[in-house]
Amino acid sequence: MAVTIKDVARESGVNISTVSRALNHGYGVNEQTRERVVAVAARLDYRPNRVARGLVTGRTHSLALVLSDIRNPFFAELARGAEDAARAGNCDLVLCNSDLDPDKQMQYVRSLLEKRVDGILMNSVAVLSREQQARLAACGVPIVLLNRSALNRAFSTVCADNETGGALAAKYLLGLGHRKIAHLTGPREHGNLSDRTRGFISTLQSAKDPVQPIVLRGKFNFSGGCELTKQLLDEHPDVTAIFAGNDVMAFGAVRAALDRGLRIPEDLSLIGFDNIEFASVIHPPLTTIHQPMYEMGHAAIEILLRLARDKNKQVPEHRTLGVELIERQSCRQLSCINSIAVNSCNRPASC
Amino acid sequence: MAVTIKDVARESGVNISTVSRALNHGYGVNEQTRERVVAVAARLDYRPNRVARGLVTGRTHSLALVLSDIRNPFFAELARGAEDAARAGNCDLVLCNSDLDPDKQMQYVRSLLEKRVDGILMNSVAVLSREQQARLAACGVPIVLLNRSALNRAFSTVCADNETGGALAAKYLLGLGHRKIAHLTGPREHGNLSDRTRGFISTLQSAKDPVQPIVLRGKFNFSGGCELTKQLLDEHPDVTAIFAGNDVMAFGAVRAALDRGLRIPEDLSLIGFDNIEFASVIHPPLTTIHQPMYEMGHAAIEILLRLARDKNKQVPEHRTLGVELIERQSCRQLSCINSIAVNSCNRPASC
DNA sequence: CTGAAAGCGCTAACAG
DNA sequence: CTGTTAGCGCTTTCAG
Repeated sequence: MAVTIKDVARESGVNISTVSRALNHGYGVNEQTRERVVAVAARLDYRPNRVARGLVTGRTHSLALVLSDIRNPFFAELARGAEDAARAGNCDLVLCNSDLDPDKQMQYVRSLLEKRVDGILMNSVAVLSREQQARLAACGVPIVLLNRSALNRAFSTVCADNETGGALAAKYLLGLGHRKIAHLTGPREHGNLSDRTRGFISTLQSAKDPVQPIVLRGKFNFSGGCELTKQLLDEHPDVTAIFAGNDVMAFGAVRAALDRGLRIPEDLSLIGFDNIEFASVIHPPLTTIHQPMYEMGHAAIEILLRLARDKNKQVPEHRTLGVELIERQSCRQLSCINSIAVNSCNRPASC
Repeated sequence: MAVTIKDVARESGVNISTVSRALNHGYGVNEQTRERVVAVAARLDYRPNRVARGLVTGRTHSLALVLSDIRNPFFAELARGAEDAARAGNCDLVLCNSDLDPDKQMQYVRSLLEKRVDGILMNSVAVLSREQQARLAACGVPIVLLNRSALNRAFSTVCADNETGGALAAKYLLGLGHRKIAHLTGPREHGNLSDRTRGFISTLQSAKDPVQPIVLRGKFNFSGGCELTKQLLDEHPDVTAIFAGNDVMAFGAVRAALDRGLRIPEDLSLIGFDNIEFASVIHPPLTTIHQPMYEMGHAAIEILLRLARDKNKQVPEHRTLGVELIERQSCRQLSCINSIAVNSCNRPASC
């Protein structure tokens, strides 16, 4: 059996409450006895039982992270930021993979509530019904969502400035002289993606010489990017640039372009979104919009910690983090005039 | 305040122990009362407090996963397997990023023990001192290690058959006719990597026409792969094939080769290890040894669950999972004779 | 089949 | 400054 506070008390000749005080904060206890208790605790290798402590204090010092799939590098980065912040706040992090399945998601939440976690960071509740969202909001535990939820401002939120990100991509492609532009993205319901789409389209349309992009929607993963690109190249062989809703779709686009014998950026310019690690590793290195994923996870947990601390003032907090264009080598200047000067690709542009 | 078992008892006119029985297993309680209790619990939206339960049962239904960094796709895959297995066993998973820092690692373990997790899955204790390992082994909580620990058979272990993997790589390169072969890997202390190295070298040496590979050691990440490859190309410009200790190093090798104006596989064949997702995405798609990461995480948690169940028979279990060569397009046949037949690369070999 | 009671290990008033 | 006491919410004997 593990050594308990009683053992330490007996061994150091004091009452258990004195041990508790000595080990927890130290005030209201004689310096001599405190030292003695600490020494005995160390000698016995005493490990306070946090479960028992949690039962009386009502705080478990556990936070939860519910996301779709940790294998998505985006979420891995986010998880790391979250875990670091949790650790800094002396909490640990329970990982839950929901696969965006609403039932699985609610099941996780139920289980987490029973475990009495101090707060939950959720990837997305966009897929939840109105009623499920209401239940979440009323569950009594602070929740931070990872994208702006138009439906329910009861939750705190953290998100990247997706709309500005879309706008940055549009400005960049316009600046390079592109006019036949396509955008590959996911379903309309996906809040983050549609914000990007909105910023992208509105910027293209409000240019001095307005451009109407071709928008294709499908699965927002590798194979989706691949398929949509093939479809695009079939229907619109004259496009010169693609804005993919995320980097993984962009990777799919690279693959599709290769399969069709097209070179990037010589024959087709490509810009992604997210700036996941492998964006810089693939060939050609992908120009993309950097989303501060680590910082988002970190910020979300910080909000959660604050919310968990002051159980009373539960005013939701909303934070939007800035994005940034990372210029690599997957886009080229369209007009031949100064292509060599601008195009930073090793290989000369083929025009 | 949350609704407790007392509320349910009062509301259904029975004693709390009856509620407990009715909700937990149901035997030893009248069917009528059971139904009534269940109905009341549902109506009140009663959520049993698992913390209180854990205090009396001694089991928290929490497991922990200590790894170096979740952002490494290898560990993300592993974590997913672990989480799925934990969920299937009705446990949840606490995520800890140790960065392979021994102190951080021990700090995590200490914290997890205080939280009374039912078991710990650890990435590696290779970096721990003898004394730290001994303390771990005696901590009273089941621990499964993710690679074979030569030092201490007190732990259960799960690992891939790294040695066979190295041998597969060697056979493959020999079969393609390579003779000037290099191997890039990490420090000798890294158990997994050195097993791969051993299998690789011994197979090369025991060929009918023995080959002595050039072995370079350095950081086992992207930049390490990059730097080692540059060094290699400087010192041995005549190498025709590289076996990288892991895929991320192989990616670094790709980058270095490109920087030197070499094409893969035309000028240099490359084989990796791990088969992380992006191995199939980069250009050229990387031939590599598949390590069943998801299954390893899954298997490790299954062992942990079993160990947590029978607190008495704590006999450690060791499982080695098979690896497999995934042939893609980063290696080519050396002799010109049948290069087109064997080399599956889109582009014809340049000889 | 059900209730009463003890207690898991700890914290936090409240006395002294 | 220290000890006594009353729980936190639940499970689990032990009686009835």
